[in-house]
Formats: sequence, structure tokens, C-alpha cells
Amino acid sequence: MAQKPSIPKGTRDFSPAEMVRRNYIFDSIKEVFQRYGYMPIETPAMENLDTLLGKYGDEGDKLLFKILNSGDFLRKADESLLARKDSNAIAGQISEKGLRYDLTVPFARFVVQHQNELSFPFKRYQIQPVWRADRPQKGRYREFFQCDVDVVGSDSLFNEVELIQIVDEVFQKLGIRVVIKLNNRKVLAGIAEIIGEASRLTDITVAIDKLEKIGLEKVNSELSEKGLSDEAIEKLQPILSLSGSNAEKLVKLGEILAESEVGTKGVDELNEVLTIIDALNVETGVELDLTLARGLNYYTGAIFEVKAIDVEIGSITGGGRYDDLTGIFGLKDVSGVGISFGADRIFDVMNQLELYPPEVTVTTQLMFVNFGPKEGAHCLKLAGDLRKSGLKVEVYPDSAKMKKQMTYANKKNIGFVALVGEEEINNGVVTIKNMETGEQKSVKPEEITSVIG
RNA sequence: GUGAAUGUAGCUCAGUUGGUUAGAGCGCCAGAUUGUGGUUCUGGAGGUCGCCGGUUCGAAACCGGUCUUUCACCCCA
Repeated sequence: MAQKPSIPKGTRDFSPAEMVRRNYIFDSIKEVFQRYGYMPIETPAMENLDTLLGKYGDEGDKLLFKILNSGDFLRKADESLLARKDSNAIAGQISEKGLRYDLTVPFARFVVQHQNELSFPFKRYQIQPVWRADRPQKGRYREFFQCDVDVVGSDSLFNEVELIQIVDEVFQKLGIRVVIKLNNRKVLAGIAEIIGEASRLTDITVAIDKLEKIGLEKVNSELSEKGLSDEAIEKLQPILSLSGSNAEKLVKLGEILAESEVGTKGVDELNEVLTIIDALNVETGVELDLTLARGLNYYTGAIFEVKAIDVEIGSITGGGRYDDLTGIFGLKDVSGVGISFGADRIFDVMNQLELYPPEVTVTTQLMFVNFGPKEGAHCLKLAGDLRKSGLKVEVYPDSAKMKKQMTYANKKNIGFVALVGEEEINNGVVTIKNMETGEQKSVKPEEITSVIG
């Protein structure tokens, strides 16, 4: 056999059947976004590398796909670096573009670049693929879609509330049962401060983020490995084992963090968001989760994560507030908050749970069988009229054998087939066959809509 | 990036201690049925056993490398 063609590791093709399902997800999400006044934007697949580098931590930098410069780039590169075969050092000389890693950083770049054309608060959504040079795994791809909604230029916690409402509406609409986990970076910073390890915030958050997965003991040993004092770990224990309702946790947390200014601010923010949410008709459970840390280190306030209740797949949506993302690009004091729906994981969840409404998979409603050039032309006319009245109609292009045409209709899951041969044309009728029941009847063209409807 | 498993027909998978011509089910194509699919019956096509190299008289099977997919870790949607 000839070498079969293939696609890069961690990427996927999508068949028509998959695309109608994916589009259903995208359309549902978009509709909710628009209902809240968010407007779409798009940014290029590739960004300048200096826009991307340093925004996602060291780990993130490693996962960036870099694009080779055009032309004879090696000639211009530093000879000594080439000789040393230091890939990382050379990369900077032979590559100045990279594929976007997420939609938030390109968005921040967009806001700064177009600041004079935008009116703030600026609410946008963006649905595009992103790329990560990660090793593929369950629910992890190298190319995947994110559906981002962000508001920049407003400090109000109403935005956090609104994002929670959006999450609630999207997943209710899709029929996925989820729980929204909520935390606040300021609280985490306060905790680090109280236990006397303010500088170790990242290590602490990365470790406690794993609490649910690996358990308290392993978290403690990881913290100790990272060099945290036994005393600090000891002080952390009551915080890690906080339990009770959101309100109860907040009261206890408020006491623990009373000495910390940031910590108290974080508790107040959480309080306010949860209080407003309680008064609204949000069906989805919102759970205060102190172990929720999230990797992206540009978050400064609220952090969210959404988990599917019925499928084990990691988080399907996540986000948070970032006070100074545009600062790195030269625009100070613009706070933003946003979330990102992981379309591919949502797709996996929807597939596993078979949550698609039946009408989503309906494509063509009626197919005309082709009996020959003359009959076919007659059908083309009828089909055109039916399309004008909103039906999805196709005419089989070749006058192939009946069996072949019927098989085609059957495989494509077409509900009705129209048979229009010489006899029907002479009598001014159309024979409509219901492909599910097998029953068929002759009707006048103007009656077709009601037979199919 | 680290550790492990996997790869045989379009798909899902058999294939004995290394032994002659590599199988099944589903799907595909054709016929039974020249204006009737989805059911049934009959026949047919389709494989350099992921790729490269090695061991052997002989390799789908054993060994090495490489790629793919999957799982765990790191990290993450």
C-alpha cells in the first residue's frame, strides 16, 4: 500500500456528522454571548513571538509552536550559537512568529493596539483555535478551540457575576450538568502572607491545586519538597481542611486572613459575588473552592473553573480576573475579566452523554430522485420553490440506478424522497416517500411542505 | 520534557512454541429485485501485518531504531 497520508500528532479532522454537532455547540455558546452584549472579534493564528513569550510562565513558553522565518534564515543566525547546537538560543534568531497559545493574550494585544477605537468597558467574544505543543492525552489536543468572553475596562464585580450567569445559561442550554468552582487569587496571596511565605505563592498554589487529586498528605510532602517550612505547612492545614457552606467557609476564612490586607480584600470580593449570585436565578451550583489555583499567573482576582458532573475530563471552562494584562503591552490600569469555554472538551462530553437534540443531525429534508435529464430539470424547478419556502432540499445529480439513489438518501438520513418520473409530470403530481415508515403518496407540489412538515 | 503500553482489510479485532496460500464480523461493490433504501440470500473486491534495519533455512510473531495512537507524570481547555 502506498504511504497513507496523515495529520500532525494531536490534531483531528472533523467529518460532516461531527461538524454539525460542533456547530451546534458553537452556535449555542455564541447565542448566549450575544444576549449579554458581547461582540465578536478575530485575531491572526500567528502572533509575533515577543507578544507570546513570557506570558504563560516557563512551562508555557516551552509549549509554544514557533514558526520558522522565511528565506535563508540560517545564514543570518549567530555562528557560535549554531555550533553549540543550543536549540533554545537559536530559536530566537530563526523564528520571530508563533501560533497563538490562547485567546486572552492576543486579545490584550488587540485592546492595546486598538485602544483609541474601542469604547470601554469593551465586551468581546472570540471563537478560534489555539495551539499547544503539548503531548496529547485524553481531552488534550495540540490544536483545539477556545470560546472566550472577556470584559476589559471595568473593575465592577458585576462582570464576574455576569460571567457566572453566562456559564449557567450555556451549560443549561447544552444540557450538561456542571459545578462552578470559584476562588480568588487575593485570598491565595493572603494565605501565603499569613503563613509567612508570601514569595512562594506560585509553588503553594500549584501544590494545593492538586488536593482533590492526590490528597492532603501528598500535597504537604510536595510543599515541603518545594522548601516550605514545617511551620508554614502547619499553619496551612486549617485552611486546606475548611468545610461547610460557602458562607461558613467565608466567615472562617475572614477570621484567618484578618491580618492580611489582600486576603481580606479577596474574602470581601468573594462575599460580594456570592451574595449577588444568591439573589439571582442561577441554577448551577457555585462552590467556593480554596484549592482552585489555575496555572495562568496573570490572574489577580476571581478565578473560575467549571467541571462536568457526569464525565471525568478535567475542567471544561475556566477563567478569571487579570488586573494588568494590558500593562505588559503598555496600557496601564485596564482591568479585565474573562472565561474560556473549552469547545473540544465540551464536544467530548456531549458525545459521551449523547446530549444532542435530534433535530441537530437533520440535514437534507427532502431528496428528489433523478430519473433522467428531462425529469431532473423538472425537479430542479420544484426543488427551487421548496427551498424558497425554507426546506432543505437536494436533487440527486446523476440519473443513477434507483437503488443507488435510495441508498444515498438512506445513508444521509434524509427523511423524505420525492419520485417524479414521466407519469408524475404528466399528472402534475409528486410521489413522496417517507423513508422511515416506507409509506408513500402522490401529492400536488404545493402540498409537499405540509406532508414533510 | 519523563515513564509505559499499542499498531494486522475502510472499521472493530482473531492469528497457537517462529513453519507452506494471514482470518472473522461489520462496511464496501455486484446480483437476486431494468421506478424503491433500511430486512434477507448469493457472489466479489480489498492486506509488502505502521515504517526501517537485524537475528533465522524461514518473521505478522523475536531484537533494535523510528513514527502513530493511548495512558500516567509535569503542566493544562
